[in-house]
Amino acid sequence: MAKLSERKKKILAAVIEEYIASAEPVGSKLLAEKAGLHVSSATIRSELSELTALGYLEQPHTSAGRVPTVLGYRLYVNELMQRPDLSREDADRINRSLGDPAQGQERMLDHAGRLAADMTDYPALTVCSQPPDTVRRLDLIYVDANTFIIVLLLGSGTVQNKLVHLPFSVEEAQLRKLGTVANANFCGVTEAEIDAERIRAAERAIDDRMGLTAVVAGFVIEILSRCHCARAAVSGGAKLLRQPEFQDPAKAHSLMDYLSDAGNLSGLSFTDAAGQDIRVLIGPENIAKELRDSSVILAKYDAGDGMQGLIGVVGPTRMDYSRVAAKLSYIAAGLSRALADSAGTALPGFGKLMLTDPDKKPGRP
Amino acid sequence: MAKLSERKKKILAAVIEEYIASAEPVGSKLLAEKAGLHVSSATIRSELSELTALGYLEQPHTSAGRVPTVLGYRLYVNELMQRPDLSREDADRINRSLGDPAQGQERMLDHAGRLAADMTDYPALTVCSQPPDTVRRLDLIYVDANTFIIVLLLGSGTVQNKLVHLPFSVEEAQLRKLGTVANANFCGVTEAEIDAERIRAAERAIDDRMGLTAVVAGFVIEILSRCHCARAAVSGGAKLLRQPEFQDPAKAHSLMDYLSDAGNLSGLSFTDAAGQDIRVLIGPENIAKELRDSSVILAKYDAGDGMQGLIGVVGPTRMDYSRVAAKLSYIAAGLSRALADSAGTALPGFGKLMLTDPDKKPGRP
DNA sequence: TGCTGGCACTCTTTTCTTCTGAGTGCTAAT
DNA sequence: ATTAGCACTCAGAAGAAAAGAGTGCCAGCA
Repeated sequence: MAKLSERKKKILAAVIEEYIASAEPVGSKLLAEKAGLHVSSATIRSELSELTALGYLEQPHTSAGRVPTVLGYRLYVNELMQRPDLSREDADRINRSLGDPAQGQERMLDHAGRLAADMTDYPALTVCSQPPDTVRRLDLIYVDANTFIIVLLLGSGTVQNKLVHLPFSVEEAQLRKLGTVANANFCGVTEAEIDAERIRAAERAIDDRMGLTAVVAGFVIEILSRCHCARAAVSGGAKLLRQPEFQDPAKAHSLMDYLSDAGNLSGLSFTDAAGQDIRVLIGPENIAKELRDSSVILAKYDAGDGMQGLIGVVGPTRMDYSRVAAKLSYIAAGLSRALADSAGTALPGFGKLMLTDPDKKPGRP
Repeated sequence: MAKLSERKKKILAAVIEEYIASAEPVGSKLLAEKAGLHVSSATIRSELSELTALGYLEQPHTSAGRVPTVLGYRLYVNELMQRPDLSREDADRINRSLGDPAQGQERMLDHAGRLAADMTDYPALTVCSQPPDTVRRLDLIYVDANTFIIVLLLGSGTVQNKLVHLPFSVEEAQLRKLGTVANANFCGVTEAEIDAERIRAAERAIDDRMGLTAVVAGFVIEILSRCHCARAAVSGGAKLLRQPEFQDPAKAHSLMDYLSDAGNLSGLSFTDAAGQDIRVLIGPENIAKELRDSSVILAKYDAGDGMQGLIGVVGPTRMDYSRVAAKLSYIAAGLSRALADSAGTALPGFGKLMLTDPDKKPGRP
């Protein structure tokens, strides 16, 4: 790929920025006035025609202005565009919005997604991958003769539980034994390692003839398998309809349908964001055919404990890459920070209580 | 409101059904052929013009066919339409889809919502109100010196938990004491009753100077307050775009935006479904202005323990009321059944295990 | 050699006009 | 009461013409 002259670059950038703003093919005259280089429209015309020959621009039809190609966008994103600084208000808004860490990870992600959608005016998606988890510790709480609770503390620090009703009765002592054995057998191992073999071993160890061990094992397996698949969510899907390229309901429908199935996103987008902090996928660079006419911008965030996730937006290829990238990376950073805070936070719930009764605040002296 | 002749009713019903199917104004000629009464189009024309005068129909313009008014739809829904029986496949599909109760309430609702959206081709909404809940039992699980888990068993049977990290250390014995006191003070009471007074009393009882009691209380309050507000969700929002009345992106956008904010729905729709099993809100009968041009059909379901919820769909006023009502009420019934099952189910997790290893199945002989 | 103004040409978009057809309301006859 | 017939209305389709935006190319100028 031959190096472009400075002027060509400047013109290309101007075309793209203009097109992003107006959604209409850009002509030489407009560029001559706006692009800041003091040459005539004829000169620009010849430059445009060369850029077109090189594949960075194209014409919808002979007598129309130029529109960026995917190659053009790519060059723009890689080399030409400069990330603008966030405005004071935007930065404030993000900080304020992600400021309160006392909400739990899921809510937080949801919140960040909405924020991203609102601030960029594109639908936002959040993906949170989880590495295969293990049980760190398992407790059985006796409720009554027919009922107990299983509580799992996972390696990642989250806690899961389930209330179990039995069609027969169990004694507390028996449950305690079960708990010990289950801890010994099901902790620290991956989902795959909990096989029938292991379960039977545990069963024999406490002479369990009623399948209690299997219940516990079943729950452990269910939880481990649920955790390790990535969770994805989309907010603000309706925002697509604002974009001129989605005025055609059929197009909008197909993309929105695709987005509304969270499963589609969880797998796909994650592998795409290998190295960088922010990743831009333009049009056909997307693997999913539903996204071939759109672009996706993804920012990586850190969810603590080595877990990481993505927050991003989907829009037409004519997307305001620089603005969105700036906002997303700021949001991702904020999210990482907030999640780190919330994981290590001491005395959660404190804030809320003080709110209820600020004067007589309980707590340490 | 004067009683309509049988023939007028038949014609009105025919107009509405035809309009529902075609989305286009219905003319006298078509009716003469299809409506099954053996009269000429001229006769029908005069009937139509009377129905128009009575306010059941209207004309978009002089030389167009007739379109139902809200009044017309209302009469149709109240008196004219007959709920068709579900086709065998549809009934099967619903039963199969809601058959597996081992998923947890939230997933189940979500699942039912998707099902409703898929089967009706309109966006579906689910609302689940919860009566104020109380803690039935509270456990604190000691993990290590700086960490413990709070487990709440609620009156409704759900279990909630939280992992707490402390900036100082606690002994196991101390935690046990705390558990006892917390059980004594925070169980069986509503959120409002857990005030600073009560918390301080508990604190004094175990000489808690580190605010541990407050942490536990904070969590209890958080959970109780979270449970008691209704949860709402929408699935298949994109399906709106298939309806001709939402070809205009602006219209679609405003409604979809409204729907995507779950808060809007939770409050509103619930109060509307007082008596009946199924409730139809046509156009301006909706309170929310965003729904004034649309209709909502709601079916009530029973979530066990006196809790109840709504499942419904949103669509244009030109909605296939009878078909949708039939499906929704079947789904609602199935959902009630499934939720009842899942609450009382014995040995959850069993099925899964057997699937993994059908030969060497563990369990009771 | 690089830039510019000028000009003919192309093609979309807009606007205006005309035409068509579905559907009505009325009337007179059965 | 019902029907056939007929004149009338009006939205939407189809077509023609005009407008406009932008290009490519060329000849002249620094």
